[in-house]
Amino acid sequence: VDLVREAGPAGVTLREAARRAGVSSAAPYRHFADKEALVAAVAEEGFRALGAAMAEVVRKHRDPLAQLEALGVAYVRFAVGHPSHYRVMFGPEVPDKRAHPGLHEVATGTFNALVSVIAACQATDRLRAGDPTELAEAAWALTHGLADLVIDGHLLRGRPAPAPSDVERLARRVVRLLREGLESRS
Amino acid sequence: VDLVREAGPAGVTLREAARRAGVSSAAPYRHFADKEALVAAVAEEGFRALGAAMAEVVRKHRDPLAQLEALGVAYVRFAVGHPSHYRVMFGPEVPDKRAHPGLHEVATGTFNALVSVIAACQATDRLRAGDPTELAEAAWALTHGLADLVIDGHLLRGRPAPAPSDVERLARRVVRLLREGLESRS
DNA sequence: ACCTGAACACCGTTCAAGT
DNA sequence: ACCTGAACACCGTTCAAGT
Repeated sequence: VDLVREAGPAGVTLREAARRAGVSSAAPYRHFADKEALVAAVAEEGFRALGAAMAEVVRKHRDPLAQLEALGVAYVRFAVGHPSHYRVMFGPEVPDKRAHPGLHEVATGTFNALVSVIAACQATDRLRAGDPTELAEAAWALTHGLADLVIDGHLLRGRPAPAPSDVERLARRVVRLLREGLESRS
Repeated sequence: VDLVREAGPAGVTLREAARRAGVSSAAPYRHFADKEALVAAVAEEGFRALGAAMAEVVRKHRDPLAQLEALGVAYVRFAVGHPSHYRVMFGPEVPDKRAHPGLHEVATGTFNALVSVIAACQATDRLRAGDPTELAEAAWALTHGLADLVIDGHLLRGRPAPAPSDVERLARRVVRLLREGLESRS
């Protein structure tokens, strides 16, 4: 986890991890099947932190629609705040998360938390009816894309570190646009 | 370009490229400053192909709102159809596109094409007023996120190759949700 | 059970040297 | 101008051998 923060996704290396543990280059193979398994463990840790941030947001707001909007902003904030970690969570280093049960489970759980909030919005007639999973997919795609584009420097080009307030404003604006698309038509 | 298609982003290697060109491992350094420059050239080629696909879509539809929706679907279709290429276009291998003028220019041009279509929608009162660039950012984030999640196997988990018709349906549904958020309020 | 040391087949990159 | 050959400092991974 330190490695990915300090050296980026490309800097995560079995040999360097072993070095930091004060152990030989072959030792990691007693604990991880291969490099992908190591990276999967780092990604899992990232999803756990993201899940905690999201739970915190849900706890902080009572109105489900406010929760939904805050979730979107928090998601982007997390990604931009931990770009390397976020990259590892979604990058090609772990081509299929289902090969790593722990990772797959926590990633699925994160998504399900979003689905729940959306369902709560529907229950109070704040969002249109329909499969909440489908609405959640759209919401996830939007925030994920936003996060990725910011991390990549396509949005908010004041690279390398856009101000948190700018991120917040952008996220709030974009999330609101989608929310209006999801609202129950009056 | 062949390499990225056959071996994925991780398979793009200066030495292998040299091998395919029937040339020594050091020869590429006469043509590219380093590996990043090589990858940037591949990414640029990808943006050019994406731009061509988008121009084709615009040509095919007269109504700007129809163009916008078709652009979203075409974007996702391109990404899912050329996942490795797409990854290289947005991945961490090229950390800052501005370091590669050709790449930066064609990427910017692609985005501007989207802005134009959105402005056309606004001109005919089909979309809400406001900075078209800001609406384009939201639209881009949505389709980019959708593409990324599908490529990563988070959506349409019938991996590794989701049926084109499923991609189409998903993209159309999600794009429509955002479009309704962007519409001029009646 | 956990680790080491050495080895193998790869990288990206540099640099003198060739034509 | 373009390329080669050899070298350097790195990888991931394996495997016999040690405790």
